[in-house]
Amino acid sequence: MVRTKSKDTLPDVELRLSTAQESARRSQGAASEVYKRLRRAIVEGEIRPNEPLIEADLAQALQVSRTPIRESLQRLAADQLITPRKRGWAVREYSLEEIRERSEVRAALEGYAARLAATRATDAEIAAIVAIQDERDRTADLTPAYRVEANRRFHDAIIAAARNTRLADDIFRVGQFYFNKHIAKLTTDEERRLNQQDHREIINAIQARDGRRAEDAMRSHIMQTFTVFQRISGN
Amino acid sequence: MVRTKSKDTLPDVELRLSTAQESARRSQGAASEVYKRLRRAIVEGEIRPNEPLIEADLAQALQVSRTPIRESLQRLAADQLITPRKRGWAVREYSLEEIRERSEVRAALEGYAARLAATRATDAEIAAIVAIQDERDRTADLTPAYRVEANRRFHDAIIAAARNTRLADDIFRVGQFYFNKHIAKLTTDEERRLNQQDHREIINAIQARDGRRAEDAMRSHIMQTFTVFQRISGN
DNA sequence: GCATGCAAGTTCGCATGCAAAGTACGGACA
DNA sequence: TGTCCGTACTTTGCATGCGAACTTGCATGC
Repeated sequence: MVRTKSKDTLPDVELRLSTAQESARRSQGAASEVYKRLRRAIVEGEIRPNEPLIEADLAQALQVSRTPIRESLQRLAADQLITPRKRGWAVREYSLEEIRERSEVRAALEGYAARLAATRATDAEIAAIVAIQDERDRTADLTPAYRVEANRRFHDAIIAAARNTRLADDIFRVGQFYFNKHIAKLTTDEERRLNQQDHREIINAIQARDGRRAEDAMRSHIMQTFTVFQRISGN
Repeated sequence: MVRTKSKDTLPDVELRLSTAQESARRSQGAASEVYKRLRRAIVEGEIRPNEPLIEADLAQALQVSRTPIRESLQRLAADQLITPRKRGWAVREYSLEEIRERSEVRAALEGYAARLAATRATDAEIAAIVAIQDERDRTADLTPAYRVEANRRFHDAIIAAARNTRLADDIFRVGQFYFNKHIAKLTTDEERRLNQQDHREIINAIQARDGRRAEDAMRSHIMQTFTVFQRISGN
């Protein structure tokens, strides 16, 4: 009997992968495609937390055998996106406490990246960062999706300027769960204003080549983002 | 034809795994055992960098089929211990540049851990950290293995006091390649003296509950360790 | 002597079979 | 009615088969 849940309509949208993850895998083949799809489905919330992942069902839905499914589940577990059950795997649920921990890790890593960027960025890279933020401020179309994208580009530009691919990969790993469009929809005007102000402070510090100030600004920006989470989940 | 390299004599010593990694996997079964053995063989240098890993050979050597071997290779790739070739996998080689990048990541993470420890550690935890270092200073038997162990315990105690399991896991991930007994053998007396001095400075800052100073001290300690690497590989 | 192309051998990616471990359900008994 | 237990079913872990992709090495021509 064929089981059809929502799984057989998984979207096949392209996923951004960190460079190391991309290069650490054969980037083509059935297993890789399965991995991208499952990852997308989990990150987007299509597969609910604690929902068990049945190998045979996924194989059926994605029209491959269980072997590439199993390989993908291994990768997802390494990404901490799924967690082992006595039997099989389930989508991982993140407690507020865990999000706090991850926020601290991100503050440590991305703060350090901002510090490095302040000393290592070329003038062109700084100009690019400023341009991204300027465009964000100029844009009228502030849909959640656009805000997520603009935010991501801002952070990515700083991380790139830090010139440390391992650091960039680890930031991607820990940060991949945050600020998606679902969250973006729930922010208040005041929070957005604070957010933009934070970005400007980071930019100012980098322009001044002040590593310590850039690091502090990035850290408090990230921990500020956590308080938004806290508000949203705490209501 | 059966190929017998050194692989069929892989040691089956217990491996310390980070909590998340341990819990992220079924901890029993053939695949898990294979993973531990291969990991050990790579970290210990039994399998040389760039040496290709042939699924069938490993299966033969470890007396399992290719399936658990393939699963283990996936995990090792996630750990960044092996890297994909056009065909198959090979043990990863670390350039000095990559070690520098990893050192920076470790400085960011473990520095932050030291900062958190300075504010969060209980008096008992601080006493434990001090006790570890006192014992190290008192011990006459300074074999490389002992020094590695004492160093690890010192760092672990601080990380534990930071009370952030995710941070601890990420530090383990990035730091697992450093300061093993091969490296410990190559350090100079002066480097060891500096090392112990660094540890004392970190302790002092934590005792003073000075997060910023603890963070700075830990960072410079870790980057100092990198310069030792540089010296060793640069000769 | 060197390059080029072809063929044989190697190794992998994926599919599938099977046994064992786990799970749920229904019936019997308190 | 509630609990305990056995049985049938589900789902996994591991083994293995097969076709395809890549590599290697030799032969042939320039």
